[in-house]
Amino acid sequence: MIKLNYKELNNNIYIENLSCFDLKQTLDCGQAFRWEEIGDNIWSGVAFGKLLKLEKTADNIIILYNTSLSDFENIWFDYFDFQRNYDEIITKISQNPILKSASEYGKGIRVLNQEPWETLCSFIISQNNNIKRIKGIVNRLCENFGEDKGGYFSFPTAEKIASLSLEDLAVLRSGFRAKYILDAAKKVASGEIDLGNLKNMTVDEARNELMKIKGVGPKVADCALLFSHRHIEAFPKDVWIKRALEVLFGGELPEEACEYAGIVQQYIFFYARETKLKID
DNA sequence: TCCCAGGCTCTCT
DNA sequence: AGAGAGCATGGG
Repeated sequence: MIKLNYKELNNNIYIENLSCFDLKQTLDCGQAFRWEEIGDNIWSGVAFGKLLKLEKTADNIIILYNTSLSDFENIWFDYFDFQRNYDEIITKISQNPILKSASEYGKGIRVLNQEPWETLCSFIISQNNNIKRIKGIVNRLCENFGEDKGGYFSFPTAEKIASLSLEDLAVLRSGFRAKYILDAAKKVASGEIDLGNLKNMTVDEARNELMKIKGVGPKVADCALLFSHRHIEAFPKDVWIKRALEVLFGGELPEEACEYAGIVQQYIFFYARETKLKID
């Protein structure tokens, strides 16, 4: 546990002396698709049906604008994983020299705790796709089927999507993924799959549960488990990670990293993409 | 033009 | 159980 130094003033939340939190690294590293940079170290996004603008100042103060104390403590504190001591994790994995440099590279990344349905749906869309186009599809999903909150849109519920047809989803231009989105929505809306219960299962149980959905394999399932169900031992293996594991470790993640596999995965993913790691 | 993108399903051995 | 084609769409 870590003690967070924060206060509310004029309906803004101010956080001081927070380490390991870079906005770009956290919000633009491919774990979430609804954040955009609207100014120098100022980001805007929607989560849990709420619009948030936040800034990191030059003297390391984090400001959450137009945010009540209760929204901060009930939503954003957990969303940004503020309770977790990343310094401690980095220290531990830094016994390994490669993990040391990878974590130095991406030490501003925090693994978000996002909404389960949004995360599952977003990573279904992510398969065999690129981040720019994923964001486009997610935006169209929200604009067409989310709730208009006055200037921005919430992520549509599984119930809403489940009530639609494949033809309705054509506006997304999501290609072959539309039928997977629909299948996921129906299984979640009907209660056949209880997303809220996944955090109480082991990773293997939870992964098997999610893989009952058409279009959800091990990678998409692990992303959902890592980015919205606090299973930080989940380790999504995409093309980048597979490449990086080969080049950096000869194929397998070092033993000392397994306890924090998901967080380490983010460091490696970030490191691999930033350095455009290539085989040979 | 061709290739690829935070994979998965289906089919064929 | 392992390999390989096909998949929708759009950017480089």
